[in-house]
Amino acid sequence: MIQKKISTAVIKRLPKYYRYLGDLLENDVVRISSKELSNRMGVTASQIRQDLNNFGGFGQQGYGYNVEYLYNAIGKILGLENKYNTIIVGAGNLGQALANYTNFDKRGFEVKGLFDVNPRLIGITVRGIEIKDLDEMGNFIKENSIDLAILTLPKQKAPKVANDLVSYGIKGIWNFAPIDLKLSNKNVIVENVHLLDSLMTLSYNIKERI
Amino acid sequence: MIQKKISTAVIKRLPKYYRYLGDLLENDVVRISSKELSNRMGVTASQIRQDLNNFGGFGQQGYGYNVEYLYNAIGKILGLENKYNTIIVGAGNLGQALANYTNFDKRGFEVKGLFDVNPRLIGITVRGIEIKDLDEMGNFIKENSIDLAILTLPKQKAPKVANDLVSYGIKGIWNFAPIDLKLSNKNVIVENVHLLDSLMTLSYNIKERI
DNA sequence: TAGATTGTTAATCGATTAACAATC
DNA sequence: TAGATTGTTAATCGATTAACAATC
Repeated sequence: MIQKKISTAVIKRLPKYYRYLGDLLENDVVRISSKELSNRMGVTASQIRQDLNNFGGFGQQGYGYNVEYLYNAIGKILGLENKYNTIIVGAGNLGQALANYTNFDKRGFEVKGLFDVNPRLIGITVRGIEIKDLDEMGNFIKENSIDLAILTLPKQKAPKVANDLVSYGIKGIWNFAPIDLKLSNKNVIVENVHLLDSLMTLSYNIKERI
Repeated sequence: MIQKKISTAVIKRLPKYYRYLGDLLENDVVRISSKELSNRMGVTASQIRQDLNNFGGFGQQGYGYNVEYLYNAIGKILGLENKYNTIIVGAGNLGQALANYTNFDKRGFEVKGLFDVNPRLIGITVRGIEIKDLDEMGNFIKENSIDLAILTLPKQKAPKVANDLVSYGIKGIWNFAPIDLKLSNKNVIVENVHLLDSLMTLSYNIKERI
């Protein structure tokens, strides 16, 4: 199948559609037009139709979109029908918080392991998962066919661990360390969550009002 | 002062410049050209110069940019010389993790209070701050001139609490609840961190490889 | 001075919006 | 059938990149 290249702008909007459609579904809304959805989401109807038509025609003239059908279709596009075996590397506050976040499980991201170097943390159990020594990570990844790693480490440690993860055959890294990881293998996908960047954007916008 | 409207694309890149310049500063790099910075950051030199010139001429022909000067200038643009009195609403795992995150303090975001409705959490101390009942939030905000609220609540509770925060005179909300807040007051700035959206983007990009 | 590199204008590229024929 | 709304092409808008004169 020849897949037309989808721009990242479009891809980044997909989870938002998915979220709104999920809410509609919870409220038993059966169908919705791009116009009505555009009102709720605060975007143009034109953009919604353009975005969706990158992936196929999900609607029907004169009717609109079936909410459940579109919700499932976008879920599939986002790869949410897959199960992702996940580990969390760095079991500090943030790592533990993410381990406890049940919303990830619901979408198929199952936390199988937690790793840290801190002897005080090793052996502690978070949500039924024992924190293990980082030394054991390589074997664990191979034995449990881990796909995904969540990196919640200090930035000094992140690059080395990231490259280790690559060599152990991980497919993707969800990175919370405040650094842009440069990986040796371009096939490994990195998604960065720069929390401080987001906070600074907020700071920029309110700075005149303080 | 008539301020030319700065696009959000530019604003969102500022923290990244700030981050890279901070790293250079740590490594005692005194000056840098847009070309060299573009290599490190993986963006075009042209974009760097365009972005910076939205705020003034920080460089010098034939020399480049003084790292420390530019770092401080961007910090100022981002409003990081301000102190922001901050509360965290929702003292679950994520709320507590953020309360413990010292990087925020370093940038002037000082956590003054923690609030929750869960009686099991109320009274517990996190990093020297006692978790208080949500009922006390209104008075606390006024008495401690709180500027900013971090929202780490379930999505069902977020809209009401957000509107309460607005009525108590908060200036900005850093929202971690998976919902787009619609506020009654347009002067209150909301910055959303949709963690699940970010994870789904990652999922999209690795889905073919699983 | 000569070389380097900025600030800034102009050109290009891509993303968003508008419009409308097709069709349910 | 008539009205509604899609899918899609065309027009517009804005952001990025290229180019280069100015100047350190």
